[in-house]
Amino acid sequence: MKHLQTFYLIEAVNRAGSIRKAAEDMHITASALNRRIQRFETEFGSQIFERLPRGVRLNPAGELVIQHIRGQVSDLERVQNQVADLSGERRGHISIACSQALLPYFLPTEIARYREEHPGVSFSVNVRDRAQAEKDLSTFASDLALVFEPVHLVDFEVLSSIPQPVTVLMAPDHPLAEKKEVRLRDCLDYAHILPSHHIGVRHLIEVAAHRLSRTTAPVVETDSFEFIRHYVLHEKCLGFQIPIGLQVNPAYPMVLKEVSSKDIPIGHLFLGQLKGRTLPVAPSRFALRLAAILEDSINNGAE
Amino acid sequence: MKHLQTFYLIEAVNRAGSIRKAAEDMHITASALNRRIQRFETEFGSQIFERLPRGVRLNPAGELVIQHIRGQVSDLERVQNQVADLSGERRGHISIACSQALLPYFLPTEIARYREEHPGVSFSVNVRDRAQAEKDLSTFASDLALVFEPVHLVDFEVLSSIPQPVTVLMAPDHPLAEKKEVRLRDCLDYAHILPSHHIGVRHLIEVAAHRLSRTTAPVVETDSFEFIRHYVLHEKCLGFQIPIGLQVNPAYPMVLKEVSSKDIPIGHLFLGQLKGRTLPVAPSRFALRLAAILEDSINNGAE
DNA sequence: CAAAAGTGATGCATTTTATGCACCACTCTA
DNA sequence: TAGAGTGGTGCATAAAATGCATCACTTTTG
Repeated sequence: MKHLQTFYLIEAVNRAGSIRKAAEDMHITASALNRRIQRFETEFGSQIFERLPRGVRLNPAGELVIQHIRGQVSDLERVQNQVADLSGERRGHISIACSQALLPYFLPTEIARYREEHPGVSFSVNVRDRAQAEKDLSTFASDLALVFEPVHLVDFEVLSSIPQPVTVLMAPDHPLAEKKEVRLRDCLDYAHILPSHHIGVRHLIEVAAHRLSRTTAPVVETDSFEFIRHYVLHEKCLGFQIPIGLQVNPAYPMVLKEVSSKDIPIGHLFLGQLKGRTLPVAPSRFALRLAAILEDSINNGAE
Repeated sequence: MKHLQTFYLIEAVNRAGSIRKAAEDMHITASALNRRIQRFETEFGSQIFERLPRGVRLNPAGELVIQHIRGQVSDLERVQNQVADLSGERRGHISIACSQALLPYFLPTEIARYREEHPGVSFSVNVRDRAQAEKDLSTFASDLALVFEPVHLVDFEVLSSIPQPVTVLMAPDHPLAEKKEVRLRDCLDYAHILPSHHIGVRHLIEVAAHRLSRTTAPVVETDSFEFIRHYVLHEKCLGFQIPIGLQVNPAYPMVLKEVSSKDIPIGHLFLGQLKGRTLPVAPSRFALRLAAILEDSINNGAE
């Protein structure tokens, strides 16, 4: 949209860190860009960039302005989608920041199913940890976030949540595979592979281990859930994940067991959006649908 | 702000109902205005006005757009106030839609007190019934609303509420003035003056009277609380209001008594804003303060 | 210490964009 | 049927944005 041009330019300057670089990016001359910034600042009534020897940087006022810009752009898109929605076919784009656990089964299934009904809707799926996910929401880079146990953050508005007990996975011939109830202390006695520290499951395990006065000693530490799922089939060791990312594939038999909730409190997976934001039509409908599906999965025990 | 010019023009066209009239209002030619509208519609991807023989009118898409416009304008003002707030003195404007009951004592007192601390903040105070108040909020004509017992409306977000029992007022020599507990049936036996039907207090009284299989028979019906307050001093009759608008003035002695809550359920006064809206700094702070004052008044039993 | 390579700012000619005027086609109203 | 509305459009003109060349300044580099 044309009238937002100045705003796009301000964003470009912010990204580039210098007026000249931004001018190049946006295919105009530095002089024109410089003057637009100055004109805006005059009109707005306050500087929004501080001029440094090596370029420019947003000042606090500028931070507020850029936040406003992002909201404005996103809201205009929302209106456009809503208008498109008036005239029949649903169109739009849905951007999701999510935990790895959703990648193998849950999101592919649900997105495909949604797109069958609404082929005009496209998706972005980005893997983010809980802090990054919140940042994505607040910069309007994502419409929805689907993350495990966020330390409840200020700008995150929970739309739905489902319990996800930490689950241990192992090869069928692992000694623990026969046990009825799996306790954390047993797990720690065996070789185990753990996700990196910034991942929610790891955090829960560490806290629980500490309470038992035990320490973890992972044979492998990785930030890839996919790696964990495959590794337990090679070396006789235990992996930890949440159920929504797990499904037994007959070709690669694997045993899944929830770790007793006496040891590790049941974690939750959260579907959320930026607090206070009015989502465009498509993301809003998709979110409602996801919430319904998640809540069903609690009752039906399936996922 | 310059980049919003097209939006202001769209609003003007909507107000005027015709491009030519709006052009006159905005001091440009109809041709220029017409082209701006067309350009916007092209860029936006959809018509926003339907062309009628006698002018133009917003279509559904246009309604959405104008809602967006109002939000954007208001949000930009919010940002500007926030920036002004960064540099020290609080400035800004607070627009309040309120019930009549707040006019004589509560709002004058609180606004004056607030302005003592923040002389840069100006106010608009508009008398509105609960439906009008909600409309004011949703068109961004008011930042805050302070109304009695709204039928809970969709766009109204309650920030605070306090109980306000329906109170009967009378001259000191009225027979009921000596009674310990005032019942509704007693009130209806005497001459009484009532607010108009669209006023919350009247609604509560009517419902309660109907439950007693009684009917009201006001000697005077008025939409002015001020009139009621003065009238009971002239003719021996009963008036009904809520406590926040009442205060005994020694010069005009008057007796106030709550109607038994066995007869009329205790109503509530609500402080609210448009749901989902981020208020500018000044209204937001003032709202917090009002909420605190209202809640104090519950505990201290004052006003 | 000086040269080089950055940076943002500015005056001036040029291009692009928006506006105003005159007029058309059309629809209701008197 | 004439008149007074309406929105839409071609064309000349006015206004605004842009590009170019250049300045003043700071940091980096040799």
